[in-house]
Amino acid sequence: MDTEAVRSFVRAAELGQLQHAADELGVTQQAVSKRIAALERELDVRLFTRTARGVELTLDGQALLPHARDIVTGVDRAITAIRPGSRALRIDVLGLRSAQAVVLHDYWRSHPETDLDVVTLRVNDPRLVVTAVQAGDIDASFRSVTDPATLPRDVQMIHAFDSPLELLVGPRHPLASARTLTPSQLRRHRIWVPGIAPRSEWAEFYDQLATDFDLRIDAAGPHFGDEVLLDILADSADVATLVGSRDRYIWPTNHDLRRIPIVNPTLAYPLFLILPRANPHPGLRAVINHLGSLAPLPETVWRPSWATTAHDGDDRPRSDLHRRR
Amino acid sequence: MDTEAVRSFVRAAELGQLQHAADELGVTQQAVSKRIAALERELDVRLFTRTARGVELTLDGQALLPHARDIVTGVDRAITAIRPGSRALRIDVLGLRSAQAVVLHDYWRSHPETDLDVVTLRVNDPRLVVTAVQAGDIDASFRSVTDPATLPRDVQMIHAFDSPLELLVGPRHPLASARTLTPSQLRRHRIWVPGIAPRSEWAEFYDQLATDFDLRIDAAGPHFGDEVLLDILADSADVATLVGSRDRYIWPTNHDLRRIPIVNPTLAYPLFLILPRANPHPGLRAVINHLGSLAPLPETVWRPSWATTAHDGDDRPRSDLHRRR
DNA sequence: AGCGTGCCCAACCGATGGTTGTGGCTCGCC
DNA sequence: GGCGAGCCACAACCATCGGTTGGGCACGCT
Repeated sequence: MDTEAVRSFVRAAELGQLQHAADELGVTQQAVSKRIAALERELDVRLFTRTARGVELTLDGQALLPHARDIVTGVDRAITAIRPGSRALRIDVLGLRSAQAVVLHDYWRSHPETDLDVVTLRVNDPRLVVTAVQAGDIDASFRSVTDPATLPRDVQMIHAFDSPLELLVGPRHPLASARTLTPSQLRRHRIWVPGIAPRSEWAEFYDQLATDFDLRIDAAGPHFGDEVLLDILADSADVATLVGSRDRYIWPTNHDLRRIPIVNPTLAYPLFLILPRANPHPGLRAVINHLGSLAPLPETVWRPSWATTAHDGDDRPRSDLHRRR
Repeated sequence: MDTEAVRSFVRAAELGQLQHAADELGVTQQAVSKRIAALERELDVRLFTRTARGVELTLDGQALLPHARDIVTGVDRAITAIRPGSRALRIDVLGLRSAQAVVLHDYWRSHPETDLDVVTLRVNDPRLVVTAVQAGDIDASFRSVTDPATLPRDVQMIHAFDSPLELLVGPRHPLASARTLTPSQLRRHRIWVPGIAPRSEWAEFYDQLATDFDLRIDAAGPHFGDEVLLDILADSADVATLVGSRDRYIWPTNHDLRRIPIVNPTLAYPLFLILPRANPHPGLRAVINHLGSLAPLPETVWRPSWATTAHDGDDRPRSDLHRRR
């Protein structure tokens, strides 16, 4: 099926004449006629009844029309999504089921007219991410550069939101029945966080966390998939892991696992947005406003060192960037 | 853009290998390769990075993928909508902004997975509608046959729901400030209902209505469009019209018009569903159940004569067909 | 090094989709 | 009723496309 034929069908149905549709589409009337005929042959139905005044939809044509419109708008959206120059807003996240993606999905549900594409750079090195932002391959990235001195002049990093951590344990774990936990209560329990790339921002985060609260965090070893991790947690009496409280999609509930909030202090994994300093994508402003409207964290919060230094990269106070609409 | 190319792109992205996508689609790997290359040429971007193990999406490919999925599902829906034999549920309504269409739209919004097509037979003669139902061109029709004796044996007509009438007047009309009206209060006011085909069910309805309540209903003359009618109503101090209370879409509010409910008795225009007696479309049952769950009318209701005689065409009581789920 | 795998390129060929030109049909008008 | 206008379909022609087969290159594995 040729989408130009579908487009011709839609316009012909709306205008009532192949001739007008042809004029509008910049082809001859005969071309439109052949396109329609090809559609009719492919679908094995008659789409129009030909009259002296033009064409009129048959029942099958009426049934097809809304779907044809869907196809045409889908094609248009696809083109705008990747058109070089003025393409749709494109934001990089670490994973499609991460807290960042959930927040973006929330944003898109409240602004469904936005042409927003969520992608994942398949690289771990933050410098490559910064390069991608500089080059305009992506409009923004939910990543962190732990050393702000490495940021080039034309790229800024602003605080997006914090993701509070929760403990995820199976039913046989000694902490399974707690309603909340403090970090010191985790001491001497084995916490296993697989799939952390060495020297990544997450490795740095867990390193500081283990040091500050004297915890046993095992962040080495490969990650064999969420399902494997969940199976191990569900069976084990002494292994726990940490997950972001917004990562709703990651952890299906069919393993009888417990999510236990950690408080006093709340452990906040800070998420930043890396974006070009000059001429950011026009749609980005609304996303940043949405980030500012997220529920704030309670008073007592622990953050890693790089979240406490200034990162906003401009002279305006943070409340300006995060202002509510 | 060729939708088969889009489909190939989606499958290749999901499977990670052109070869597998080609096997699945029943073409050679080279064909898929050329399809992808054609897409890339048309969109002027690279969609995959070719590796030794297969292919991997680029950023542009990632951005395109969800839109490509939309296109593919749109095409599939379009095909199922008109595939002879097992096509989507197809229901005929009088107009796309009529109460029937509104009710169907409500149904579809609560069951968005239903493949439902709303069409309009461009005929006035109810016998042609019955023929279309018999032939299977449509699965059901929201029309009425005022004389049930004319229904063939293999077609039935069941009561769908009632549409209460409201008076629509401009601000200068003497009844404009009434909260509600009774039919007798309409006596001697001029009621203009344009666009009623002679001897149609609507003509019959207004005829009975005028006789039973001694009203002045002018149902003759052509209809020059809703906008013209609204303009006339807004300016006139003595012309009113009747509209169905569910016909929300028809009457935009920018003319400062008043909708006044009519009560004691409520004037109910009854809507029926004409459908084949044997082997109706499987999706039709759920629609009928939805009709039964609509808010019922108050006690005192006036209906035309044909709504009071039995039309259901089977021996079951009406409450069975209209049972709530 | 040899092999398997997976992709691209080249050559070929029938089908497709565009064009121009023409004909048939219906409708409105004189 | 004849006639022109408007609109769509058909025919002929041609460039392009989209499929096939065959071959080659790059990469990873043993």
